[in-house]
Parts: sequence; C-alpha cells; structure tokens
Amino acid sequence: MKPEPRRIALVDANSFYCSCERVFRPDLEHTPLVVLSNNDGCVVARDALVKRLGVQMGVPWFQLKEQAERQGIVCFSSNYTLYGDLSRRFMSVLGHYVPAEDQEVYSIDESFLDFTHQPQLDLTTTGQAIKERVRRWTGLPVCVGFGASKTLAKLANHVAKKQAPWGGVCDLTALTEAERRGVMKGIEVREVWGVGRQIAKQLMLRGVNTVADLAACDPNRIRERFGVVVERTVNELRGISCIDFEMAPPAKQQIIASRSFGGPLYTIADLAEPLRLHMGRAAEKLRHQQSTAGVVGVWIQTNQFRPQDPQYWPTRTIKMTEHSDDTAMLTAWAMSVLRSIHRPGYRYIKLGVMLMDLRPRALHQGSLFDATPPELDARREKLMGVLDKANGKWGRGSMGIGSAGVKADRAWTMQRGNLSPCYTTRWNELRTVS
DNA sequence: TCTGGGGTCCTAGGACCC
DNA sequence: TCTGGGGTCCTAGGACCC
Repeated sequence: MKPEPRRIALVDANSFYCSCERVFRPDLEHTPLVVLSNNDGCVVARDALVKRLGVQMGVPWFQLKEQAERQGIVCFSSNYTLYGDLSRRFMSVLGHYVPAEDQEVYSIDESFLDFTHQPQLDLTTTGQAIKERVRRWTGLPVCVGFGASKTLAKLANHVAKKQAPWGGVCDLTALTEAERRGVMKGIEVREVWGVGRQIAKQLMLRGVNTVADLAACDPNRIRERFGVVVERTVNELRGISCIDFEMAPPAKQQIIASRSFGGPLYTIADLAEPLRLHMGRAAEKLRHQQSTAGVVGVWIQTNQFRPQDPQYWPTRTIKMTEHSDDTAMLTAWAMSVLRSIHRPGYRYIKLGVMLMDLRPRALHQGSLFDATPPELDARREKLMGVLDKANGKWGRGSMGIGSAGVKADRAWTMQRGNLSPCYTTRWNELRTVS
C-alpha cells in the first residue's frame, strides 16, 4: 500500500534582517535597506527595493557606499541580538499551527511545519492565515510553500516569493502532476535546495537545465555520477519524502568562534586579546550544550585582499591531555597553539578558535592523572555558571578570563558604525511613543 | 583604508591490522 | 618472471546550507 503523501510547509521570512530593522523603523517603509556583515564588511541582506536597484549579495560596503548615498540606500550594521529575539517570536507564532513535534526550526528565519496529521485543513487557506498572523503579531512579512517533501516545500516557497500571482502562498500538493511539471519547467536547476554552483554546472553540461529535468532523471544514474546526496534530492523532487524532521537540534560536533579585527594586529600579545574573547564565547556555547572538548584549534590569517602584503594563514589543532569545558583551561591550550603558529612580521586581520572532539559532559570522568581535586572542580563549575549568567545579562564579553573581560575600544574590536538599538532586549533602548 | 561567520555531510585515500 | 586482500579508522578536501 502506498503511504499518504506528506504535507510539509516551509515558512520563510522575506529579507529577514532588513525586515527586522524595518519593524522598528516604520518611517523607512519605502526606503531601500541593506544590512552589513560583521565589521561592516559586506552586504548580507537586501530588501526588495535594493534588489531592484541591482545590488548583489556579498558586495563589499566600501565599494557600494557612493552608489548607496546617491540612491538613498540606508545601511545597518548587523544586530544579531535583535534578529534572534524577533526570530523566537516568529517561531512561537508558527507553533500555534502544529504540535511541537511537527515543527522544525531550520534556521533563524525559516521553519518547516508538518501538516500531514491535519488532512482536513486546506493548505492555501492555512498558508494565508499564517502569513497574516505573523505579519500582525511580529511585523515580519513571510511567504509559505507546501509540498510532499522538504525539498518540494522549499521549491514551493521559492515560487511563492518570486511569482506574484501566488500571493505569497504556493501549495504544490494541490496541483496535478502536469501542473507541477509546468511549474518546475520554469525554474532553473540551480534553485533546488541541495544543488549548489558546482553541481548545477555539472548537471547543465549534461542537459539538465530545469527542476523538471532533474526530477525526470533516473535516481540510480544520478547516484553513480553525483553521490547519494543528489540522488536523495531527485527522490524528494518526485514527492518521495527522504529528509526527516529534526526535532531537538543535535548537539554541535564542533564549535567555532572567529572574527576579523577592526584593524591589523602583529604580536602574540596583541592577538592574545581577541583569542581570549573568542575562546570565552566558544566555551560558553560548549557549556550551553553541556559538552566538553578534547581538541582545540587556532588559526590566524593575513589579508588576502592585499596581494602586496606577505601572506600567512597557519592553522593548528592540539589534543588536550583531558576533556574540558573550562574557559581558563581551554584558553591556556589555545595560547600554546597561538605561540606555536605565530610568526612576527605579518599583518594579521583575523583570528579564530575551534573546539573539536566534543562529547557529552555526563561522560566526563576525571582522568587518572587529573591534578584537580573534585571539590576544586565543583568551584570551577560554579565560576563558569556565574560567567555565563553575567554575559547573558550584561552582554557578551562583559565578564571573562584575564583581559578579555575589559570592554574597550581597541584596534581589534568590530566596527559597527550603523548599529540599531536593542529595541527588544534592553530596557533603556525600548522604543518610546510620544 | 575598507572584502562575514558560522555549520553539516560525503568521499577518497592513506595508515594500519590480520 | 611472479609482490594478497579485506576491513577499519582517520584525515583532508570538497560540496552544500543559512
């Protein structure tokens, strides 16, 4: 017996970061808007008006600045505290439509919802209701796509976004086979979830140009040439759901914290400061997911966009003698790595730290040679708890190990010249109505 | 002068073992 | 002349995602 096809929705916010900024700045409703990456480096979000002006994703801001001024484009530094908070509200509105086990929060601005267990619902009507309620309760504009698999739901969402007649909601499950094929014929294969630049190029060389072409491929042949991942994608396009919902996000297998500096750094002493800051953040994430790390890694790099500079981008990892989640311990190991890879005479612009070989904290057992007595371990744990609380309350980096705790304008701190206030998370930055 | 920061999965090939 | 074969583990690199 053939199982009933699934009814999966993908809800995706339009130009999420830009929309977040606009929620608190209704005066900018008709102003073209971009949001910049860390350090005000390049464009990471564009609203519809800016897209129409032909501004590409990822353009360095310094190249765009003049044009932006001419065309009245407003720019914001990224404000992840604000986006994270609006994301939580958005996701909780979606939670009204399905039981918790049928919602997967896929990214900061996207969520899958499984309506398979609510066959009585008309999906287009439901999609419109979702769109309206999210708009009313959070101020965010969203589009909704429905399909028999996650990949088809993604595709439907793409259609809802790009093709105005759908009104922001596209239900592929309501179409006949022929109608669906018609829609797929009109979309380039590159747009499929899971098909990136390289694979799209290879497919097109073989005459597979549209989504319809890919859906018509023999999965076995695809597997031979492209592997199991693309094979799965073909099956999903054919309405066979292969990618399951992931409920509690699995614990991370590696944790990375890195940033470009506001300006170049040179010595080990210079680099130690951002190292301590990054390791503070990484260790916090590690403790948050209740893991310990067995391996720490560090990399530093010079500016590859300055070919006139000598280039150097060493990276190295080291296996610690025991697993740990202790900021001071992890920092000490990372410092030893930094000392081993650092060479004088280079102009460094970025440093990153990495935690690997993660395992659940419950498994942690003091090693036979562990010099720290258990009661000291308990005190350390308490200290780490205080650290995480303080940083949650007063902002990242307000408390840390050594000099990383000092909040100051240093050469290496991020440039965020156009940061919006934290409207939703700090009392003193709340919007006032007069 | 100024060019982001995270993550995952799969595969191929080498080391090593019996 | 003639140089096995299969299994596992690890790592590096490539591809993808947001």
